[in-house]
Amino acid sequence: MKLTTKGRYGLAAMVYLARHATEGPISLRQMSETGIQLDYLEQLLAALRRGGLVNAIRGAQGGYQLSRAPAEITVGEILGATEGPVRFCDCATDAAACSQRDHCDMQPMWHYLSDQMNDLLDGITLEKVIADGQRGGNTP
Amino acid sequence: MKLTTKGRYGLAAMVYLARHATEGPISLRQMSETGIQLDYLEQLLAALRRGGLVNAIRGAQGGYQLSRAPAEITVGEILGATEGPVRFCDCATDAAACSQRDHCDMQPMWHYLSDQMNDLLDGITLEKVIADGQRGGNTP
DNA sequence: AAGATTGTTGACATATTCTCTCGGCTATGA
DNA sequence: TCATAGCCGAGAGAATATGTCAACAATCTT
Repeated sequence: MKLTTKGRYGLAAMVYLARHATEGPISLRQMSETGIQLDYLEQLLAALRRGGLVNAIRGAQGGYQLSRAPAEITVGEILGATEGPVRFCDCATDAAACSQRDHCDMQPMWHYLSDQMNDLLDGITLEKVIADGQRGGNTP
Repeated sequence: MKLTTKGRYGLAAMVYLARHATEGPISLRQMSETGIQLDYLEQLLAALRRGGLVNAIRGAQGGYQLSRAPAEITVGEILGATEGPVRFCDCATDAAACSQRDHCDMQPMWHYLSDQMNDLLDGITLEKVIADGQRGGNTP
């Protein structure tokens, strides 16, 4: 029950893009100053682009930009794009995937938990992450 | 962002124990009728015992029983015992673990998310899982 | 037009973690 | 005393995560 680096670095990259939003396209090379390997950033940004969260500009002086305002991008979207759909088990969204073993008294609960989880993640915007990060606390 | 089989099977085992609570100690052999391998159940139940969620009775006619009523055992405790503490990243509970890379504007958010998550999981009792499972829906 | 810059893609290597499996041990009841 | 059960640690094989790399395509600058 821990995120992978893909999710964490992906979110870190989005925070970086938001903070440098006024500087035009940000290249992977520049983003790598965060400490994330350049070659790995390639994969992360490709996933974020496929998720429609960033726009890519190719060629010299190119780079990446957020496709929407930070207030319109949620943590749930970012994690979804980088880690795949957030769910506790396959039963939650696909009852057919429910193996004999799980005996699925639990299916309704998995479904409920996944819903609550997604509501939670979709309730946090990139803008809020940054605001709370700067203040060092969380707004209620 | 998916549970491992340890968490899912562990919960399934707890549901099984709750359903057979009146039959005295339940052996691993009997539990294996759920389809979970006997040798794997050993590990799962050992973890649940260390977490204080089940009592073991050794020797012939021995087996396992819930240590408390199903209404007093939460999904959060079960997943905590089998999967380890539920947290999104180490930053959430241990600020020192926060690497340079994460740049931790995100630390307050991880902390907030972990708290919400744990509240959610601790709000669901084993009793409720079973009740909803039988009814085929979730009580609100 | 040429060359430098930057994103795009797919394949691969290594490390880590998961998912069991096994063997030997200890405790208890018949 | 023996059969039944739990207890423990080690380890095998598979799957997944975490990068690395190389060749390619698009765009800008000169």
